[in-house]
Amino acid sequence: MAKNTTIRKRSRVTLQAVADLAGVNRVTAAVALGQSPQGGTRVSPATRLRIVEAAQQLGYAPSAIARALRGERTNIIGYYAGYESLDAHIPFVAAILQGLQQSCRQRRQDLMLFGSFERDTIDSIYATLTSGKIDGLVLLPTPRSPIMDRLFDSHLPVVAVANTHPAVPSVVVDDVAGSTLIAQYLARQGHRRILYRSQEAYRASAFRRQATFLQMAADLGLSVTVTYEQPNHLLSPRELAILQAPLAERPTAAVCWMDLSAYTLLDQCERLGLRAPEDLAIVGFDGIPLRLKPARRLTTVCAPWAEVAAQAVHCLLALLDGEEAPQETILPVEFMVGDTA
Amino acid sequence: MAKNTTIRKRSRVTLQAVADLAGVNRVTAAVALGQSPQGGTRVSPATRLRIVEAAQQLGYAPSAIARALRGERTNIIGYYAGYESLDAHIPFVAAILQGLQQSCRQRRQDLMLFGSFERDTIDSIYATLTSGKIDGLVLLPTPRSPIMDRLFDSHLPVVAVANTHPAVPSVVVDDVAGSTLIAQYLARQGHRRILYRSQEAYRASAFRRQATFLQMAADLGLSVTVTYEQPNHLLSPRELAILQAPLAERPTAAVCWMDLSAYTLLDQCERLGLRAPEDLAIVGFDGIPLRLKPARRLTTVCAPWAEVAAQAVHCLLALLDGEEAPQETILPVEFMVGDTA
DNA sequence: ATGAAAGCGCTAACAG
DNA sequence: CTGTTAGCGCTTTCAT
Repeated sequence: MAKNTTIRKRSRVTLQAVADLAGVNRVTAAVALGQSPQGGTRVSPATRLRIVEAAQQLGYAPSAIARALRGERTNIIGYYAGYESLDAHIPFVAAILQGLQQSCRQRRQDLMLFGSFERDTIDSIYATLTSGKIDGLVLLPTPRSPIMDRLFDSHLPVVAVANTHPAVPSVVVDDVAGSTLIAQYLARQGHRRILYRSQEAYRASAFRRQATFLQMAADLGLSVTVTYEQPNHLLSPRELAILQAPLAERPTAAVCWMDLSAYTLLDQCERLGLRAPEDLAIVGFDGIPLRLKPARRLTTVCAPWAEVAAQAVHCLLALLDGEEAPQETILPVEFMVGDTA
Repeated sequence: MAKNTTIRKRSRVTLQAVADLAGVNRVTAAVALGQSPQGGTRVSPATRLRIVEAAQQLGYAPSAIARALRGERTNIIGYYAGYESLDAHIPFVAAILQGLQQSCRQRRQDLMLFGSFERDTIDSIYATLTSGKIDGLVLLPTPRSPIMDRLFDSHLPVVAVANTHPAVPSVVVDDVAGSTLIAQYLARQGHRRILYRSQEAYRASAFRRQATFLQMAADLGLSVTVTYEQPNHLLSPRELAILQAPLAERPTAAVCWMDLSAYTLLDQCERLGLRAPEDLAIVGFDGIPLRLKPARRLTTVCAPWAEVAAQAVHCLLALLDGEEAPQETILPVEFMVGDTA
C-alpha cells in the first residue's frame, strides 16, 4: 500500500536539440525563439516556423540559468528582513509579501525569500545574499541585523522598505502625517494626558513617529509620558504602574508605535478591568485590513504596506536598469477611526 | 533636497582573479575554496592559505549561477499555490510559508515564491516554473489551476502539500482523524442535527473531511445537512433558510470545512441574532495559533501546517537526491475545544 | 539569411 | 601536490 516514488533524472531539452531537429544552427534557433533585437529580420519565416515547431515538439524551455550566466542578470529579486522578521502571521509582513509578489510578477521578476535564524552568522547570510542568485535586494532594515553595513559595501543593489537607511534608497510611509493626525484627533477628543508606547531598538520609522508625536503634542498642549514596550509587546512594570495610577493622574489615551503593540495593550487592559475607549483610548499605527475579524476594531493610521513593497520593487528595477532612483519615497497614510479611541 | 542614487555596475570578483592574485591556477583555487571531495588532500596548506587570503582580500564570493549551470542543481526550491492562493494574510498560507522558509534554511536551500494572476496563461506559468531556476516544486494543488497536469508531465520534481494528488508524493494532515474527532465531540455534546458546510470545488482534503464526517455521523446517529459555501465564505440563501428554520428543525451545530469559513459563519450568525454556541455550535478545521486575538476562540481541529511544509521540503530533497519518497505522508491533528462549541 | 567563434564562471576528470 | 582540458546552455559579434 505504501507506494513510493523516485524521479527520473532530469534531462533538459537543449537549444542544440531543437536546432538539430529543425536542421539549423544553434544560433539561428536561439534568435528565432528568443526575444533578440534582430529577431524579426534575421530568420526567414519558413525556418522560424520549423524551429518553433521543433521546440514545441520537444517541449523546449530555455534555461534561465544559462541565460543568467550569459546575461549577468537573473531576473530574481530577493527580500530579506533580518532575524525572525519573516513571520507571515504578522499582518505587516503579509502585506509586504503580497506587494512584493504582485509587483514582481508584473515586472516579470522572480521573488526569492531569505530568512535567517539567530544562530546564522553574518558571513553565511552575507554569502547567501551575494552569491549572485539575485539581481538586487529589498531589505527591511531592522536594528538587530548588523548585516546591513556589510551589504551596503557590496555591489548588490539594495532598496530599503518601511525604515529609511542613509546608505540606500528607501520607500516608507508618511510617519509624520500619521503621528500628526493621531495627535490632532486625540486633542480634539479632549485628551490631555497621553501615554506614548514606543520601542527600544532604533528604527528610523518608529523614531520619526515618536518625535513627530511629541512635537505635535507639545504644540497642542498635551502632556505625554513615553514608555518602551517589552520585546513580546507585554506591559512593563512601569507601564502597569502608570495605567493603574489614580484617576486624576492616569493617562486617558495610549498611542502605540504599531498595531500589534496596541492589540496587546488592549488585551492586557481588559484583564486589568480597563475598558477601551472609556477608561483608556487606544490608538495604533499600521492599519492593515485583516481577514479574520479581530476582537476590536482598532483606531489607527492605515499605511499602504503592499504598495510600499511594490514601489520598492520598481525602485530596485530602476537601479538595475542604470536609472536613478529617488533617495526617499514617501507614501501617504490615512487615519481610521475604529472603536478603541 | 531630493538626492538620487544610481548604482555602479556590478563587477563580480571571479575565481580567476583570486587565482591570479595567489599565483595559482583557477582550479587549484576552486578546490581550495570549494567543498570538493579531495579538498583536504589536494592543496598544500601553504597554498591554501595564500588562496584563502587572496579570496578574502578581494571579497570573493562564488557565483551560484555558474555553479548551478555546472552542477545541474540550483539549490533553489519553489512554492506555487495556484491563482490567488498566495495571500499571506490567510493564516494557513502564513503557516505554510513559515514552514517552507525554516526548512529551506535548515537544508541550505533557497526559496522562491511563485504567484500568479487570473490573466496569466498556463503556458507562461509553466514556462516560469520549468525554466530551470528551481530544482523542485512544492505545490498546493487547487482545483482552479489546470497547470497541475502539465507539471506532472514535466521533469520537474513536485511534492504536493495539504491536498493529495495521485501523480506526486504528498504531505497532508490526518483529515480522517480530524473529522472523526469532531463528529464524536458533537455527538457527546448531545447534538443531533448538524449542518456540514463544505465547498464546491474539488479538493482532495476537503472531500476527505466531508466523507469521513458523513460516515461517522451516520454511525453515531446524527442527521447531517450538507451545504456549500459561496466563494467569499458568505452565507448562501439556502444556508440562511436552514439556519432560520423553526427551532425543532434547525441544526444545533455547524461544522465548517475550514476555519475561515467558520469565522465568517460566526460573524454572520451574530448579525442574525444567533449566539454561538448556545443557538448554534460552530466548529472549524485548521486551528492555526493566531498572532492577533480573534473575536472568538474557535473550536477546531489543529493541523500542523508549518510542519507539513517542512516535511514537503524534506520529501522533495529526498527525491532530488535520487532517494525514495513516501507517496503519502500524513501528519497528526489535535482537537481543540474553544468557546464556540 | 545563416553559420562560426568566443566566453559568462565554475568544476570533474584526467594528466603531469 | 598542481596544471590542462573540456563543457554546462546560452547569446553577442563577426564573418559568410
